[in-house]
Amino acid sequence: MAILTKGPRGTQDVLPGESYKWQYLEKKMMETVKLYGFREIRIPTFEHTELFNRSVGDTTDVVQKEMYTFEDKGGRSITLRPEGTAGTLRSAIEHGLLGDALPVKAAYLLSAFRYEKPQAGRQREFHQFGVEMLGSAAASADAEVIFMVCHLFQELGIKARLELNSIGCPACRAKYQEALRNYFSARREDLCDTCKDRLERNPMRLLDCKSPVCQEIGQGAPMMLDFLCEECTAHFEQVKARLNAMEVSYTINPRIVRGLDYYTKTVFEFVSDQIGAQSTICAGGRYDGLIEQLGGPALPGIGFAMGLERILMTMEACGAAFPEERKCMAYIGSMGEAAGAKAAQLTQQLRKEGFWAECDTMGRSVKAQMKFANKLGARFSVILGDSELEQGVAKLKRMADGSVTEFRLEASPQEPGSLVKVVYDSCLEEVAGALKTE
RNA sequence: GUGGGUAUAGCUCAGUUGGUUAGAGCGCCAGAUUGUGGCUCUGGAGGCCGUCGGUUCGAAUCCGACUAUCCACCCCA
Repeated sequence: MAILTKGPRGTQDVLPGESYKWQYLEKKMMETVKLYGFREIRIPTFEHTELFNRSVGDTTDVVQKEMYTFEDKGGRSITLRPEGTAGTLRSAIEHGLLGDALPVKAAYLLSAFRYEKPQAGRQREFHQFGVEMLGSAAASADAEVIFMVCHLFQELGIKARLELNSIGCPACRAKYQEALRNYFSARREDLCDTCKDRLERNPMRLLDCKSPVCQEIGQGAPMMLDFLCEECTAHFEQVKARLNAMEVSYTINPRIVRGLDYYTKTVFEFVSDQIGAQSTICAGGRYDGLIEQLGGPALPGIGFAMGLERILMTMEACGAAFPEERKCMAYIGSMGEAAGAKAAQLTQQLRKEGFWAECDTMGRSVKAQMKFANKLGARFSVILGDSELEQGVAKLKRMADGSVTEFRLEASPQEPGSLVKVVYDSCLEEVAGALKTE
């Protein structure tokens, strides 16, 4: 029973009373990145499982235990996307976008799926906004992408701190991982169980461990930044210099280790301290080997993703303003069948002009219709009855002050004295009134 | 996957040491002279007290399991 009336665990409904916030957010995001040349890409909800194994990484938690994977009726292994980068790159490669002038800039707004235990800021179906900038290896690309996030957050009224790190290229990272293994092996027995395991597979994750013992041991661990090769060091310095030049404030956090395998060099997180434990609201970085690894040309790339649910939570916590929803323009009430038909016709005239108009579809009394009009926040109302039909004239009432203006029922919308014209004039009056007191 | 909290009306919550027909506020519906909203007043609808089992003469109340939900770990956006 309850299975019919309750959504699956970790899913969320956005109800009619809330959706305007999402619409505002999504619009703002796409509009802002458009100023930087990013255009929307739309990709499938599911992909071949292998795509995520190869890009996100076989050893990651996301691939190992969080993916919604199933076999379709054709025997293919299919996975609901756990993130947006893999599908976006696959699409860019498949359709030869990388043969065009570089860089390729794509932005997406999508839902993603991860089988995790839900908590604040974490659900099984969640929504991401992200961008991918493909083809540039220059530090200026890193800086542009990061700056764009700052720009967007400013637009949205969000405060978050930026944390930055470099995890090097495969060459210098290998040396670093070796050094880490040596360091932690000395105290192997004191590490927590998961970290003992990590020691072999992905020693960098030990730095991320929250267990007090591991953290304490990690205090003296070698730092990636000390192992960066010449090229990676230079790149990181340039990124920082660019950010400084653009007056972006950030802190270097040598402990940022992304959980997805494809990252190289620059990695960053935007963190909010107002929304609980799941505090990363935007994360991204460079992935220079990934396109080639997926069968494309040897081109570098950089991108980020942000969780819409977390962004919304942060906005609410920051007291960010959402534009008010547009209210109903006019309610055309009626009593009796003939008047009801006329009301529907007038309502339709207003709608064709682009106004939200309503008439009775519930068979309510006039009083109840007025109450409903009030609830809708209708700016104007009309009541049609037999006498209005006989005289061919009705009154448009401005709900705010009760003032009325007559209009002719049979006038065509373009004619002076028609409902449409009278509504237009009344709006103009209001605007003029609001302006002249200044 | 691990831990802790919670589960009563559409929403937010009361509910005395177990004791008859389970309450409030908001919301919804209908009235307060005949065809006009907001404020006020009156009335009404709406609950298998998360599910199953146990203790008891008697359970919303005590116990257990399950489920859901929230928070945290983990992981990540």
